[in-house]
Amino acid sequence: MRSLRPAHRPLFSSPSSTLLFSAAALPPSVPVSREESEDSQDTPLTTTSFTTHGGGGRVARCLDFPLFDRLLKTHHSLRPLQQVHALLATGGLLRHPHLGSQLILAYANLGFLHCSRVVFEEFNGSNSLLWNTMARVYTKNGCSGEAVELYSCMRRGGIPANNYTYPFVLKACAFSPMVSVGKSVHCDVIKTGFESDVFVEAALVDMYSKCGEIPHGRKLFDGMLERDLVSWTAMITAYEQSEKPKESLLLFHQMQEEGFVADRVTSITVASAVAQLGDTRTARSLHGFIIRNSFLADVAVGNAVISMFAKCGDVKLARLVFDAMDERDGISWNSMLSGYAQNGHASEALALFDQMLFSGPEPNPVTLLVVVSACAHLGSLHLARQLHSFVISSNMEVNMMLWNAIMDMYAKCGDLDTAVGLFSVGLDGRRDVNSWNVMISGFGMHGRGREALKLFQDMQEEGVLPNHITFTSLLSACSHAGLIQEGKEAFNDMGSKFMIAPMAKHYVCVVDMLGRAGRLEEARDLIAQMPIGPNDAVWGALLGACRIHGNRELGEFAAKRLFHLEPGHSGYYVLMSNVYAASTKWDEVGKLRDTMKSRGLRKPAAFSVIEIGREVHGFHTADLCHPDHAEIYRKIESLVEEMKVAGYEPDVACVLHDVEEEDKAQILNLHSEKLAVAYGIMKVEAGRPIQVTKNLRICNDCHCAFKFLSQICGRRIVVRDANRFHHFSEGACSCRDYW
DNA sequence: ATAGGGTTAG
Repeated sequence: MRSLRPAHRPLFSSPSSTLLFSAAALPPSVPVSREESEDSQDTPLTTTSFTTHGGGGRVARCLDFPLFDRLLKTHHSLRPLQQVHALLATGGLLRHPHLGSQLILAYANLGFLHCSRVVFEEFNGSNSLLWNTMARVYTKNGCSGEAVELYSCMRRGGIPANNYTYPFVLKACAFSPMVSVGKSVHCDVIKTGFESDVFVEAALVDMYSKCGEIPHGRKLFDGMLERDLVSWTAMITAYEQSEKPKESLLLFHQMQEEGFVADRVTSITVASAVAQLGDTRTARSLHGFIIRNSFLADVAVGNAVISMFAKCGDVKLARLVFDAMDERDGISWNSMLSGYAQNGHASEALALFDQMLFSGPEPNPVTLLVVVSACAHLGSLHLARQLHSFVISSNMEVNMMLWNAIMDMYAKCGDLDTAVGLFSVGLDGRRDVNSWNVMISGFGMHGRGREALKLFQDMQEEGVLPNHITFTSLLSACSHAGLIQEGKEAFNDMGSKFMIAPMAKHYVCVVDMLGRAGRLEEARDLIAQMPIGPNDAVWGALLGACRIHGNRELGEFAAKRLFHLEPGHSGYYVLMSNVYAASTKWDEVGKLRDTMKSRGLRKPAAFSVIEIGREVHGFHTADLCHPDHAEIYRKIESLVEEMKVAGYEPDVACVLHDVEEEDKAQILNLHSEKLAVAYGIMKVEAGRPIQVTKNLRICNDCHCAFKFLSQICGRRIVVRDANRFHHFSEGACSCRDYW
């Protein structure tokens, strides 16, 4: 416990000449005589010393209360403030609680809490104002422990706590959080009779909620005789923060029924609740309310609305709000950027980031985190390197999260070596679980399952405890590499050794792993044994396996459940129609196509991207938009002829339409990934690898063709598809045709 | 002379 007696060492080593007479910031009218201050040269500047020395009185006649009040209310830097402090002390005016409190606040505003504390101790009175101010300062600066300690000193010293004291202390308990302290403060509140003060009650409700005891807070809230907007908002926020958006909105409506009108703060909280709910209609109606009350002029409200729309999937509206803002801060930009990223609009995010660099605020680590993950999604290695060097040159403080995101970005943009390099260096030599997770999943998506397993072992040897994400990455790595036995062991260890209950996503990986390996019955049985009910992704994994192995019956079994669980997900219809097409059930293919049409669903268009230098070239199937398309098509034809000589045969089974065989071969040649790779062969410097990113799964025929091409052209071809990377080299693929 | 509720991120 820190002593509350006056500090033995004064704040200033020599209170006389140096400080008082270099007082450039003091108004010229302030008369201070040299003799006055030299009187006190050898005496520490404490309240006691100046009450015994008569000299202070003469100064006090000149330096009166209103002057200091004004002086303290103007913004100072530390030096002038110290001079004001010295003058106050010499004048004995520090004993005036109001001025003491102002001085404490002034120091705190400059971030010099220890100076605030010195003032407080110099004062050393029993006036609650000073104690309250000190507690307020601690709380505001996140020093909850000190605030609570001060409060307990207050109690022991018999200083009466009042209706102002409790909110400060309770806020400190809420911040840290300290329930047991909070509860004892609650007892004091009752003992001292402040339990029906609206301010104190709101603080109590907030404290309990932030300590995770929402029912307790709710009980208090329900028992309140008088509630105001703040207490309602505290309770609404409690539900919002604990991810119970429905309860939050219910309370919001009840509040409105009782005649309260939400203000800006309430709107922000409610917007966040709506964002969690993800319902566009509710979002629009709240937006209307906010507009009617002209709250959008407030940047924070605008920011909350942007992220609300973004989380409801309505990026266009989010952008509209963003564009309409008079004033934007860093959060506005970050919210919009992450809105794009969350909704898969990676290139929009990157374009907006460009604009931010040009005309917006300085990007911070959160900005980069969002942009880096957008780049990872996009798969542009060129951009990845630009972003990385931006981070390095900007001197921003790189945290572990951003560091991990950068490694992930490199892995997803095809440069696993750089990711490994970063990982082995670590961020100031440090790594966390997620660093390991990123690398395990990185190796996994590049088909290097053994190395993923090795990392998993290393991680345990270093004493890093794996989490559920680790196992998702590891199981998916096993699945991609066909390491069935190892995958099954990992899945078993997860529950028994690491006490992590398998979640749906883990089952998805294992079903995928078994299914890919052709063990369809085993996969089906695993689903049947799931303690948690199977979700759509689990059935989707099974259906995907049925597509690979042409199992129509089991496919229908899975599809039936999928169409029921996720009737609006086009991918599942496409998968099932692939199964039908493979067994030439063209009438069934047609029926599924009609179902999709009637539900307004469309198969996402295939799209492949290749970067050449700073240029990005995108291709759709049979694309005629590219300026060089004629040349590209001629190139493909000549390449196909060369490949045929080497033994390539078009895999017409990949064409999922019922057309003539000759046409099928034509269609195959126009696949987006072939266009992109052919263009790469034309334009990328000889010997350099060709890297293509496709939004869907690579097709079988293209996969086969690229193996031949890598041989014929003597260069590496890297394709990132929707699932993983394929590295083609010398006639073989890194996936060893297991994908 | 002093107070309670707030937005972005894996």
